[in-house]
Amino acid sequence: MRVNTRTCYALTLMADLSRQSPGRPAPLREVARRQRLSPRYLSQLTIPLRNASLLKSVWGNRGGYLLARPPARISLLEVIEAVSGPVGLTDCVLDPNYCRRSAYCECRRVWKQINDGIVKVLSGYTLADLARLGAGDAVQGTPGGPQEDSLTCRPQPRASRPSRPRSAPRGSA
Amino acid sequence: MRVNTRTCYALTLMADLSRQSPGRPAPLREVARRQRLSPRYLSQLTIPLRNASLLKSVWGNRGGYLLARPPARISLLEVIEAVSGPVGLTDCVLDPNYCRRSAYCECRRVWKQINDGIVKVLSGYTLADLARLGAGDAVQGTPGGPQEDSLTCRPQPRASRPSRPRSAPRGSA
DNA sequence: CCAAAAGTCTACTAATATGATAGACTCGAT
DNA sequence: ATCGAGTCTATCATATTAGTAGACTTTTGG
Repeated sequence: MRVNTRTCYALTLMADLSRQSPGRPAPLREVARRQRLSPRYLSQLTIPLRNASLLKSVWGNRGGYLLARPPARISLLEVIEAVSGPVGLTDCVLDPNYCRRSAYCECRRVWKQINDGIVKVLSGYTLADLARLGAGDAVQGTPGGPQEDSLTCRPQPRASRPSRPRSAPRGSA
Repeated sequence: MRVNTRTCYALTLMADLSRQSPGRPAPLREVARRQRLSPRYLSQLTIPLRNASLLKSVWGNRGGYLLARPPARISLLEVIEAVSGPVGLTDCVLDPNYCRRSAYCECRRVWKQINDGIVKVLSGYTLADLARLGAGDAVQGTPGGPQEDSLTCRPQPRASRPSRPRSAPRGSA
C-alpha cells in the first residue's frame, strides 16, 4: 500500500462530511476551507467516491455532497479502495504475474500476511470512528492571521526524508 | 512503508546466505546467479547491511559474504531498516512535523496503529523463517534454455498497474 | 611483483509516480 | 438567464525508483 495524499484527503473529506448535518449537502468549498485543503484537488477525489456509491452529489445552487450511507456503515477500506484501488502492500501481492520472481520469492508470503492484516484493520474501522477522532472543525486558529501560502500537505516545497540512508564513515566498521 | 526492490532484494540476499554453509563466505556473484538478480545492484545493498552489522564481508580472492549472526537471530525488521530506513507507512508517522496538518489529522492515528502492527510482524520474523519458506536454490529451470534478457524484478519494461482507477462511464451512475 | 577476483564507492539516467493547478464544461435552483 | 455548484480532462514540475556504469581498493595466489 502506498499511503499518499489522495488516500489521506479522501478520508479527511469523508470524515468531515460525517460530522455535518445528515440531511444537508455540504459544499466542497466549505469542506476544503475547514480542512485547509485545495478545493480543486479535493474535487478530483469526489468522482471515484461517487462512482463507488459512497458519496451523493447535489447539483446546482445550494448543492454539495452527502454521504451515501451513515458513517458507521462506511469502512475506511471502502474509501481507500475507491480512490486508490485495491490495497496492496506490493504489486506482487495483488498480481502474481507482476514480478517474474514470484514463483520462488520468499518475501511475497510475508507481504501477503502483512497485507491481510492491514485490510483487516481497515475494514474494521468506520468513518464514525474516524469522525470521533477528529477535532470537529479543523480550522479554529488563525483568526485573521496570515494565510498559509499553500493548501498542500507537505511542509515545504522540497521536503524529502532520505529514504536511502547514507552509509557510515569507512572507519566505523 | 514503501516496499520496493531494495527491500525485497535485501531480504532475498540475506535469506540466500542463510541457506549457505555457515563458515564459508558466499561470493555475491553466486548469490546473484541463484536468485537471478543483478550482481551490481545487489552489491549496493551490501554496504548498508554491513554497516548495520548484519553482514560480514571477506576480501580478496575466495572472498564473499557471511551473515554476522545466525539466521534465527536476525529479524526481517533489522534487514529492512538497514536498507530502507525506519519502517513508516507514511512520513507523518515517523515525523509529526512532516505534515502541516498533523495536529488535527484523523488519519495519522490510523496509520500509526497499522504501522505498529507491521513493525510487530516484521520484528517477529527471522531470516531462518524466511529461509525455510524459500525453495532452496532458486534457479533450477532453464537448463540451457534462452537466457532472460534482464535481471530485473519487473515483468516488462513498462508494466504499470493503474493506481488511479479511471472513473466509470458517465451513464453508469 | 603482478594479475585476477572480489568488494567499495560515487555518479548517472530513463521511466514512472505524485501532488497540484487550470480550463472548459454541465446542471439546476432561484 | 445567471450564478453557484459539481464534472471532466489535460497539463506540469518535481521526486522517486530501478538499474547501469566507471573507477577504485584490498587480498589471494602464483
